Amino acid sequence: MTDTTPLDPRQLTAYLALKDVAALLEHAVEQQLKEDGGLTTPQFQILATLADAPDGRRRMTDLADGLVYSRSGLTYQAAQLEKAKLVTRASAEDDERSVIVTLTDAGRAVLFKVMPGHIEVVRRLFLTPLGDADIAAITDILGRVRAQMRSAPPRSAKPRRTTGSPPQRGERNNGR
Amino acid sequence: MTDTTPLDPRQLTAYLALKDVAALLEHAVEQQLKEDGGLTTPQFQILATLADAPDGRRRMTDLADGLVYSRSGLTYQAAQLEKAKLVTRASAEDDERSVIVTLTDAGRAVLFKVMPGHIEVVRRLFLTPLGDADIAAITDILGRVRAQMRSAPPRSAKPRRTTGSPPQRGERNNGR
DNA sequence: CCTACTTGCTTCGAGTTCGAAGCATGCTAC
DNA sequence: GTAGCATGCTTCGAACTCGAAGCAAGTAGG
Repeated sequence: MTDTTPLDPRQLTAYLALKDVAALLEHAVEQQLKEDGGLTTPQFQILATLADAPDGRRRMTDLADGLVYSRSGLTYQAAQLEKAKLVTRASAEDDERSVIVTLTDAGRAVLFKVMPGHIEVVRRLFLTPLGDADIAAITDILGRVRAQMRSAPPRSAKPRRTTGSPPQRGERNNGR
Repeated sequence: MTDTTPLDPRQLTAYLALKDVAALLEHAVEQQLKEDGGLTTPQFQILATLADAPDGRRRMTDLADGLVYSRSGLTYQAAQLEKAKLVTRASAEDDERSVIVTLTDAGRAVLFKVMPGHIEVVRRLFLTPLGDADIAAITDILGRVRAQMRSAPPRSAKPRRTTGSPPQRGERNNGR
């Protein structure tokens, strides 16, 4: 039986601080992206991921692996980006099922237009009060947490409802 | 990342680690709340905020101040919660405009049902790999960041829109 | 008490999200 | 080969989100 006694106040405080900072930062970034480039956060993430790739191209699946989002959401946003000419979609030659998304020049341009503001926000809100030691500490600690999350079992089999046992999907996502 | 302007790699890494951890944690919590109590994150936040209040009652406005959400979203979720009998709504006696939301016994029960799992998730994913010193470091560092965010100017004067200048709302806060 | 403004909440429409179901294509083993 | 399963993406419906507009109830000033 896992421990379910209440969290001690210090742990709780740390947890709340994390949530708080993440929420505020996310909100600010979202705002900035919309103002500077008419992008939503997911769209920005897609474009940025593409820009990282060798030729600005990636399969939908590979894109999905780097994002924290549902598959269908990705399809939707890819369609939006295509409509806006920031991206093209074409099926792969070696595998008809795969769709290759490619960053267009316009897409790259939007990204360039948006990046400075993005960096400015991150710096202003997040980095300003931090020294090198803080940065190192954050990276170390959160790095460990991240590793933990990726390895932790997905909150195990629930006895609960469903009569038969549906094959339990893998519980998804994320990588990066 | 295709950076056009710097953010040295270490800073970037720290930033990405934060986003990553926050996203993964949020996702896991969301999952847990749904499984254990059929709640969404916003609903849980509302119930938890109410549970904190003296008599389990709060005005809509006061609730809103503690959450990171739009006003209309709050109305929507309050309606959902009322439909599920976890909460009641009634207009205040002293001010007909105000709506007082009150936690019902059923609401409190759901909250109790859900809390252990919530705590278990936070502990398993977030706290496990952290020692006291780490907790203290996180709290200190993120606390400073949070203070910075709350004091930083809201990304400058985005000059006018149409007529008059809309008086800049307070910009988030959050609390609990 | 009228007019005009403010405050508190809800309604509305548009856009976005998710998970389940659908549909091809590709693969493997008999 | 070819049946049966796996893989990759899209479509679908329902739910949730936001900001703008709407509507009462309260507050001032004359």
